[in-house]
Amino acid sequence: MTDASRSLGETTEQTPARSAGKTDGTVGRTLAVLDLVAEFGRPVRFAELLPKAGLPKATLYRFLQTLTNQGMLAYDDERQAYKPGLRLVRLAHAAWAQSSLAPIAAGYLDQLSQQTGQTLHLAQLDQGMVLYVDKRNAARPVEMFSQSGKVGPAYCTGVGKAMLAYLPEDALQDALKRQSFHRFTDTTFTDAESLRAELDNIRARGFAWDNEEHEPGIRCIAAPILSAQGRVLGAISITSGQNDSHAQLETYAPLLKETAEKIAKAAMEWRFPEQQRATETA
Amino acid sequence: MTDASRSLGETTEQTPARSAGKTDGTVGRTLAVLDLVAEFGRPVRFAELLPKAGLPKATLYRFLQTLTNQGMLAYDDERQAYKPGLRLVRLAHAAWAQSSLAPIAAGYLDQLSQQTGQTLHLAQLDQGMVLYVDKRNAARPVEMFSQSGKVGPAYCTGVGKAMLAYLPEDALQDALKRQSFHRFTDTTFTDAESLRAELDNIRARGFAWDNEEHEPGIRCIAAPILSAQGRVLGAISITSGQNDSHAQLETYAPLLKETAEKIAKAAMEWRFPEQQRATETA
DNA sequence: TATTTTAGTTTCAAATATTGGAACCATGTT
DNA sequence: AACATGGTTCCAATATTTGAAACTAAAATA
Repeated sequence: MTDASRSLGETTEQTPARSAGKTDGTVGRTLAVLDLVAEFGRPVRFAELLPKAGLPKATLYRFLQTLTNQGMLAYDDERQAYKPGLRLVRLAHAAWAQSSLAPIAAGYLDQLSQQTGQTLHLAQLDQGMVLYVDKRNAARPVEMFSQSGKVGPAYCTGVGKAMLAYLPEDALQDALKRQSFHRFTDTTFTDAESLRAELDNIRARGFAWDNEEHEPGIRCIAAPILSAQGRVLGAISITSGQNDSHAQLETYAPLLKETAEKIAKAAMEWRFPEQQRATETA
Repeated sequence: MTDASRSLGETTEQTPARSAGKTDGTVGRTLAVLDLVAEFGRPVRFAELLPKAGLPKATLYRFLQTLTNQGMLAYDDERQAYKPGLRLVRLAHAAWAQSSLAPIAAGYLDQLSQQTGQTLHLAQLDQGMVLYVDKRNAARPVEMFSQSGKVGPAYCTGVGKAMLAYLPEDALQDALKRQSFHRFTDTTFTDAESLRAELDNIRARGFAWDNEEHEPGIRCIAAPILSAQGRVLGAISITSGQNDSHAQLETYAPLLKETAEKIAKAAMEWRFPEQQRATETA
């Protein structure tokens, strides 16, 4: 455990540096298959995985077998296909509760939700991608997991750019390398150079815009959540309904930044939690 | 892939039969460590894990290393402790969306929530435990992940007993073996014998009661979600506020059963989903 | 400050699990 | 009936895992 990186309250969240190249033996190779299955977003058949996995038939077969035995995958008999298993849901509960900003930020998001009535997102950086860890909807009660856990591109979302803007140079380089720079709309930044210029603007302004760069008609403002030492912990955003103007969104900027700072402060104070919830049920 | 078991639309969700005894080699042993860390519910230090893991020092050390490299765990520098990593949240998103009943049941839960105004739970069976996959709160907007992904005992919860009651004998035996039968309250069933009698009653009645068996003051009624072939897919429950009487809850029974049947029907029809969501963001 | 303990990390040869080409089986197709 | 295609099993070669023990770092004690 040499070098460090991102995450909640100065946490060493993995070393993405070595994730390229290093396979971590059998375990790493098996988990890569798990990712592969998850990426499909639907049950996948053996034959579909085989070319993408880059593994010999017998090896892929054994890995899928193992993962299924372990409940990390589930096998759908009817479709004869593999899909991510429920064990992951159980494990993720613990991850979300302990390694994400969501539990800390929840109260502040509620507050901001009431104040603005707009759609809110809380995100963190994971492997150069934006990982949404919580959300408040404009209208009705929150859709759950369907949002939390979702990933998106960093280079063309408000929260993504807000976080990239405050990354130290080495981490930024690593993150930039992982961006696909696919052109979603005609305002999308499509190369590292122009994105870097944008990041300068973001730092100057203290918050980021998403100017329909990912989806037409979708704009938002986003602010980074920074630790006392300036480390990037995450970001929050306010997304406009179709009708809200750019100017309208801009009026939220102070409130947004203020909320981000409150969350940052709360995250820093989150020392020695001690509390151990009982298994409440029904 | 010989024998089959539980889950959504006749899915083979893992083979718990062999999970005892079988280790699935390095991968299985490593994932066991992941579970161990997750179970703690807080960041854990190496030394705390060592006795519980039952592995040689060097081996445990390497496993933790690998898991951290892989983002399945995160290492907290300050506390010098391991906790579940964000990669799990990403993976679980896929699992929840594809392998749980939640997306299918969501609409029906919303409806039931409106009709009753009560707290609702949607659960599935995983490794003999109750895994909550969705929830509707009585009052305010849903707390997210904090509920979904949570696990609880099967033998003393409404949803748990509702599911156990409809398990085929072999699966039931396996599940019973996994119950701790800890006495939470004085109505808790504390052995397999009396629980089996209770399960008979549940089958006769078509739904289950939780009569403060897990937590004092908490009662609920629960109905199983059964496939056309009678396989247990999951269960839903309505939990009473403190003030609601037993009789009051009972009036919901028909509605509850009806909803469970609707969900079952929807789950069975859920063939060839095709739909592939874009990476909506903000 | 010196000494001991505890906690965590690295080494290395032996033991073992992993590997993957190839054979095989089952199902569906022409 | 012959032939694909998709999936499963075998097995010897080999790379990986294994864990006792040595080691280092940091903390507790003297």
